Amino acid sequence: MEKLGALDRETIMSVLGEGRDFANELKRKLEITSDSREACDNLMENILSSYENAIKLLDCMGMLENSVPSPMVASNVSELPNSIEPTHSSEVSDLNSKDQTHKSKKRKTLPKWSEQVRVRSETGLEGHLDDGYNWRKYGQKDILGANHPRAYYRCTHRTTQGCSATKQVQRADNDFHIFEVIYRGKHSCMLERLKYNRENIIVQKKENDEETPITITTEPGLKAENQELVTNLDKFPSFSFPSTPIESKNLETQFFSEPNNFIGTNYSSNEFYSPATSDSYFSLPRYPVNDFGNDFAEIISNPTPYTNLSFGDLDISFDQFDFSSQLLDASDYF
DNA sequence: TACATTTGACCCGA
DNA sequence: TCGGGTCAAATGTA
Repeated sequence: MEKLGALDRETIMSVLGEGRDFANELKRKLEITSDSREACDNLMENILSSYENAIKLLDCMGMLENSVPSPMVASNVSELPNSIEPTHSSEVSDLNSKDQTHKSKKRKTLPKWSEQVRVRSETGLEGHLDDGYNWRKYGQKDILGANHPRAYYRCTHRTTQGCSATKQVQRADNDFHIFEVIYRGKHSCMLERLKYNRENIIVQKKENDEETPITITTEPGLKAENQELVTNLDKFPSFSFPSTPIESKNLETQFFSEPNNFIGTNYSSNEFYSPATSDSYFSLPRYPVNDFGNDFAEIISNPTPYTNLSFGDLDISFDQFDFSSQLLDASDYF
């Protein structure tokens, strides 16, 4: 598996920096207008955030290359969904706080970080974005002042491996294409993740040996077209479909059990999938960082979920890099 | 039969 | 006291 050379990295960072500058300029120009000001601001922040994180990722990759390469193929980054549009990361609170084993209904004070996930309904399936974990729904609540209920999920391996990770999924009030996903706690169910990573290594190595370029073009700030993704699915091993795909089911019934909460959109027939389970098509994995320095912590807390970038002929697959061993403290899992 | 989801009740923290 | 997070029995599904 090849890593990017220093020259390539500089080129990429140069291009990204240029894009960031353009976005900044656009932001300045947009300050003149008043229509949908807030939406424009949010969009611009997202664009800038994406560029910043991409640059930091590349920068950190440079540091990784000079440090300890890991045999584990990147799952953390590669699993970052590219068919979703996280609008921004809202918070990271106390990532260093200790996990608690919840033996009662006592409210947890686990590390918490959230995502806002935008989905698109008009183009249908946008690719499998399994975050590598299996989630099991354990509750749903109507939230005061919210139009949509909040669904609660915990790691399937909670009983078998004591994994304390949970997440909450709630549809945004003002835009039903946006879901807020709040993650809590770190996964301790590492065995499955290692297995997942090994499978990626094997498949990717095979692909590389055949000199087949692993390329997927998901432009920052833009949405990958469905057809494009389907095409790339054939050659991009990190994308996979669940063995038992959810078909012809109303998204609402998969997501929230209260059908009236959906606003006039037909989500039947494979349009997209629940972000909540292991069959997620737009769930966002976020991995707490303990010992990797501020840069990476910032990246993780302020995610750029684009697995791959494309600049004309320059296609980069982040899947070629290994972050998992750097992001995750092995002692947390064994 | 095993596992996942639903849902009302319970419990805790603000 | 109330809202939110979790439990656990009932129910659904493969």
